[in-house]
Amino acid sequence: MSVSREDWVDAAWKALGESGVEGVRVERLARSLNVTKGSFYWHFKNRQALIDALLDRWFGLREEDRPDFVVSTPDPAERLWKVIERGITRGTRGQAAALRLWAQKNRSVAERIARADNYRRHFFTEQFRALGFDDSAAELRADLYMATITAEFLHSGGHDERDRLALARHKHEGLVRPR
Amino acid sequence: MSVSREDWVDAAWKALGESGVEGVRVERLARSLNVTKGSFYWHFKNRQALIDALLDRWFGLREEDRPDFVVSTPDPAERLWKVIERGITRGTRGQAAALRLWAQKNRSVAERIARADNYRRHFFTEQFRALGFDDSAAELRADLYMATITAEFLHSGGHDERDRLALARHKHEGLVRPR
DNA sequence: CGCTCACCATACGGTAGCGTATTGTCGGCC
DNA sequence: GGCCGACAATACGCTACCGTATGGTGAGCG
Repeated sequence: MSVSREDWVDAAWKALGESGVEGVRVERLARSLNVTKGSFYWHFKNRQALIDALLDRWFGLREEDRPDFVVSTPDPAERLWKVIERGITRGTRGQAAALRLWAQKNRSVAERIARADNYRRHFFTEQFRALGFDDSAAELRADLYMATITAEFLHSGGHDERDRLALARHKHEGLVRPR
Repeated sequence: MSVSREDWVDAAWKALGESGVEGVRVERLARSLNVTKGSFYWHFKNRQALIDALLDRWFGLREEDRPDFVVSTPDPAERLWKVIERGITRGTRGQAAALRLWAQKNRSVAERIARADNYRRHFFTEQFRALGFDDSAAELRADLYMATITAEFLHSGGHDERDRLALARHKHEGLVRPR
């Protein structure tokens, strides 16, 4: 019945996706974990430390940051697809929305997101260039791909995962195919 | 020094964009309005009534719902652009993120968003068809336009309004131009 | 002048949450 | 067996917040 630090972060992650940062409350989490907050303050200095752990988890999720990504996935189009696919199957829509909202208040969160987004846009541009598009076309398509991914990660409901993958695949094909 | 019901909704709207639904607290708003909550409970039954008013405000903002929109803006491409432009200049990014997050917990909010999104997608498809694209191409472009708009409305920072308009215009041109 | 009504302040009881301090439990180890 | 270290429970003071109840104020009007 012992609760680990990771268990706390997991629970907080879930709460983040449901109610945002304002919704991660240590006593609520304690109840959901069937312990008291005595446990929490053993594992964490305070609530802020948990919040920080959530940020770290979020930014550790990016496919394109992994050093072996380009090697293990040699086809540029496939690399693009993998980023979008992982975003869909991972089920982090609530967390994505929470992050965007959070960034509204918190300068440093906004900057981290902006940096990561810029990097991603740059990465996408590279892939489209590798697919044979010239600079200008590659940038436009990278922008559209960015938009697709951002919107997809935030889509609020209606379809199940299979449908969403099919729809995303459709857009992917539309953008990857040369004109 | 009298505070109207609209003043309360305005303040709540701002709070929504900064901290989400969980962040609209009547006593906080009261302090920011330099009154006490005595005023609030005069204008509203309870906190939920304020929350409901926020939802109504959000869904009242859509360009394409206005009955005279098609008449007053005869060019389909211009109609598309107006939707995106209004979204940028209106400065509702925080609220958009808050809504998406909110939908994560609240079924009826999710459904309202889904309905509005579906309608918008349909509207976009119509415009692209009017621009001469066949059904399949119109749908793909409408999807990409949707993604652009969703992502743009949620973009977390970095650029100022002028830059964002220019970037959006660029994507707009890329999607509206026939291949 | 006094009444009404719109609007706001004040005070209250109740819940939820943060963080701290203190004590309890239980497995492993000498 | 006795101790220690990891982890958890309990209790406490403090703040923020919800909703209610009740009293105050000032403008307009007869």
